[in-house]
Amino acid sequence: MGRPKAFDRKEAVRTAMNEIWLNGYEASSVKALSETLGITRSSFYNSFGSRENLFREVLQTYSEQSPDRALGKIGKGNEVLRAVCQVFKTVCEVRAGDPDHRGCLAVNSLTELVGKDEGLSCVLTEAVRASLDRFERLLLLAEENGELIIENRQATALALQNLLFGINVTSKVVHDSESLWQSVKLSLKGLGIYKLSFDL
Amino acid sequence: MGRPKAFDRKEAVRTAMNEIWLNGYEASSVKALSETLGITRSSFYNSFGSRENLFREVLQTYSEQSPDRALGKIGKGNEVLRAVCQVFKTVCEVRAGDPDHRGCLAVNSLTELVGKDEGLSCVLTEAVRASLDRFERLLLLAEENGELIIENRQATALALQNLLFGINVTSKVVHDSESLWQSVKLSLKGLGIYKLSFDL
DNA sequence: CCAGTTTTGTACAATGATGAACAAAATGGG
DNA sequence: CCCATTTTGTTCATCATTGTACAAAACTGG
Repeated sequence: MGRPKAFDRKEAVRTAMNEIWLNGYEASSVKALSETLGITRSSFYNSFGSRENLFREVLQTYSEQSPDRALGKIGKGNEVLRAVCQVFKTVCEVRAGDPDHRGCLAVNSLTELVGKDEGLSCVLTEAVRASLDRFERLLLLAEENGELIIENRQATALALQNLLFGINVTSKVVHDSESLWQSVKLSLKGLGIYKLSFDL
Repeated sequence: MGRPKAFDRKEAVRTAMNEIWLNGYEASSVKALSETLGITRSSFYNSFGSRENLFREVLQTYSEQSPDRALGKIGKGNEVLRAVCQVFKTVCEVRAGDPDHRGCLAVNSLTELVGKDEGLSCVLTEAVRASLDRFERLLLLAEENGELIIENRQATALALQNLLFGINVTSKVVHDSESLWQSVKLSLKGLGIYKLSFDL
């Protein structure tokens, strides 16, 4: 009942995601976003309530398609470490392969917004915590599998997070996938995560 | 001769740096910067020519006071690896100790501007290249000193750059200096840079 | 103390942005 | 076929921002 929307909401969120990914959050005004979406500001406010609200949806959508989402799908049955390394390699490839060198939307948003926007800082911080927890969980899983022994699991998880952030920044400037991966492989090797037998 | 400026240029650049560091480049309008500096936009344009121009000066000033500037001062006489590790530790401390959690101005600018602003992308990219070269030089120096043996110097330099970027992003969310340093120490150890004898 | 030089203050016109308010349009259930 | 509901289009007043242009002010060397 009522008049139906003249646009597809999910697609709109994806479009908005790309706009914000490319230009940044603050640079993406309601006016600009509305124009890109081909709707009026009126419809924008009606559909999304506010720009911040839309951005929360965008982050959700992003997390479902980011190259590190695969970390969440590694289960007990797998060779955990190999799978983790494969994800890191994929991140290198995806970031280097992006013709616009946009890096990671989450990292970009983190550096842009944390400390400036009250509400969004919160969401982004929580996302990082979740990622850290995920790394810790994976390390624990690998330990249980007898794949490695670790002295300080929390510190190792943080080191992996540093590495992931690092690639995502570096890839804005270093566009060669192989160089990126070689350096990441060294770091993973050093942490005991990458094994020569993986041959990635 | 002529009317003297009513403000100190160097101090103005430092003030602008802090404003941009806190709020980001695009969010720091000429109007806002002028107001912070306590001068009119007229004086702003007269003194700095353009916002972009000022930003270049800001980056210069920043590079002279950033915690990793110390990497440039490590010479032949030193224990290179120990000095490098000390710099990383200092970065952890400085970033975690910043009450505003601003992270690194260069990293923030990198994620904000690379790919968006033609001219500034260039400056920032060059700065990263310079940092990479510096890491490579330091590794070579350490090798010559017999402090370590490396299979792939370029990849190791890139790994160090990843790590440095990583800390600067992570520190926006993780504010505990000790946690940061523990994770960084692990990474440095893995790369063969940190030795237990350093006891940092 | 004057003339020349440089900085400052004010004004301008154009554009972008905001969020709300209200009218118009489009649909489906009754 | 009409009414209730929801989306969409238009308008509003206000404020930010830009770069330039020109006049006023301040200083200094001669």
